[in-house]
Amino acid sequence: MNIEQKLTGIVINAIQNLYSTEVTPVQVQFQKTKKEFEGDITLVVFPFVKAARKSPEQTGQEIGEYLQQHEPIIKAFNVIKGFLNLSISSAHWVECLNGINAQEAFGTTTATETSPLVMIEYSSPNTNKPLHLGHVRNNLLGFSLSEIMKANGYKVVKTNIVNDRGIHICKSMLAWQKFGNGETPESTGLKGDHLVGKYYVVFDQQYKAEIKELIAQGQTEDEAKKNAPLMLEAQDMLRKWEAHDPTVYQLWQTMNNWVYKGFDETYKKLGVNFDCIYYESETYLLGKEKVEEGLANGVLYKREDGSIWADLTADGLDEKLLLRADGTSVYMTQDIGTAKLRFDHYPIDKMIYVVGNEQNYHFQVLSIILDRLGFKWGKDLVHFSYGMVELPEGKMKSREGTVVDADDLVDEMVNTARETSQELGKLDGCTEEEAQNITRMVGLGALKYFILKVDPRKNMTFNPKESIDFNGNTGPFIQYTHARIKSVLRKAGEQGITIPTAIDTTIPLSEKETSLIQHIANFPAVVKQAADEYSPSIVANYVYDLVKEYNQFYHDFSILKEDDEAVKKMRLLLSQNVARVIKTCMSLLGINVPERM
RNA sequence: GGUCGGGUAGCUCAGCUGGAUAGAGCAACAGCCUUCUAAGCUGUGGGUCAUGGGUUCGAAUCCCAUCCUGAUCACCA
Repeated sequence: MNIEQKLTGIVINAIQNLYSTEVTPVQVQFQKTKKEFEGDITLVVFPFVKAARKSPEQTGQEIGEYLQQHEPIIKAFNVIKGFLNLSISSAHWVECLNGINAQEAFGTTTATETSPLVMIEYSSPNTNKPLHLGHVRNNLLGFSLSEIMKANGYKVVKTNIVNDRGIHICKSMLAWQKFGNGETPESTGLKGDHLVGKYYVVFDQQYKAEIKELIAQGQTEDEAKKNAPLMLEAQDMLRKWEAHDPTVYQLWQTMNNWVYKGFDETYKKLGVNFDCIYYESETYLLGKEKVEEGLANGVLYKREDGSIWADLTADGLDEKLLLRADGTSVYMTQDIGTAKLRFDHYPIDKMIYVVGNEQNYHFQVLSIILDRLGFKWGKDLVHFSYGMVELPEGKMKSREGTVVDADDLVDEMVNTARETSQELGKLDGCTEEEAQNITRMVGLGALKYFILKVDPRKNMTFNPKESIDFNGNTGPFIQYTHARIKSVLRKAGEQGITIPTAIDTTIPLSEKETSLIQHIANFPAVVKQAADEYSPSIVANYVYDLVKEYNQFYHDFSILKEDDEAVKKMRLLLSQNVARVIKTCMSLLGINVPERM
């Protein structure tokens, strides 16, 4: 039980005894005391003023007196306007620290046999181009969210649906076939996904040239787009693929395998992974069955032309096509098929789709349809919707090649980290292997933190040249603080100091120390909130505040040079636990922290 | 036009389940390394919290209207 819960009960009693009024825990609001005022924790008195029929100051005074009489850990209080500031005894905070230290996995819960299973879909790339900055946000959010759900005691299955078929895939295949001269990743030295992406751009260029030509010949733009020979060929190729034409199918397999190899490298570089991967080519036909089942149940209806629809007007939405008149499926049908396959494989209690906010409507519809088709988690499926990443020049467009490539970005980050580290002399005395480890951690840490600290819902701008900093509210700053603490702990070890598992409650604490303990004591609530609100940024902002506070403490107080042995050990124990919380927070964000940097 | 987001310092962002004088970082300027890692710490300047109204003891936060901005409203995925 934390201090706020403990005090809430006493406040309820106080109001009951003093003013004979029942209050609910919701009315009892605590906040951390502002630094300008004396105290650790503050009760907002206003909600009780009416019942007291007294001024806020007087009410606060009376409640304060009652609390002090009935709760020994309150050593003093003061009232300013309607705020009752309570000073809590050092002994309580020391006990609190001891309690935290005793917990093996402080702040996190481990899943058990009976824990609910949540499946999280993220990444969802197309196999016609390499991953870019937008995918990076997706991957980082998906991975972090998975870690956060795990920390809250869920069983988590990370999944990826690869969009490996369709007209857009055929475009890069066709362009390669016509203009590729047999190039391969081996012959060009290009990563497979980059090679394929190159031909996706080639297709677009050639296609545009054809359109221009046809318009010059007198066709309208719409006609030209439809009649361009390349487009007709691509459509023909898609038909052949669906008919399993051996040549096309083999080309498809070859090129997709190049891409997968490239993706694997990128995922590895980003430090994300999946427990199971689904391919659209395997699921896109499966939705049909479920749709027909829905038709038989009367949940869906058939039009005269034979197409099948869902009527969502009762939910305030439109009607939605699920099967074309010729029996072929659409995007929604595929998602139904994928859902069915997944549900066959796993006992899913909760499904989270990490997909950009441009698909809000799609998921609103999917949720209703899955629910009607009998998926028990359909209604409550979570579309973890995040905003776009924009460049200073505006939006990124794959076809036009104006994207920030994921591989380039990571490489650039790591290189910058290397340069900065060298300038600061941080790598002196490191082996090359250590140096690589550190710069990789720092470069990636900077990138990941930069992206994850922003509220996922918001669009964000990313300036490749200026966005990444290593000072201030950044990943490296947090990593640095961790490394600093570890350095102190190492030195303590070298001096033969053992850090106790618990310290004496009679040790006096400074304001900064109580504040730090209060801060880390709040960590479990942050972990829970991050899951409730699906927001890694909550963890990021929390750990930043903690680190900022620790650095002030580090600056103002000596640890190893402290004369009083007991105080020294208390500070070591405190530092050790701060480091632990930092490390856990960062791991929830998918960021590693170095022992030294 | 309908629906759903977003609008807070020059820039990037916190704060939004109503609480004290709206916070950080970057950028600018001024300090702090013979003392545990200066990727740090301290200070200065910088705000009509888009606008107008409402609810309230109290509004950046809740409600209404307006403006700006993004997404979406395909027999594309």
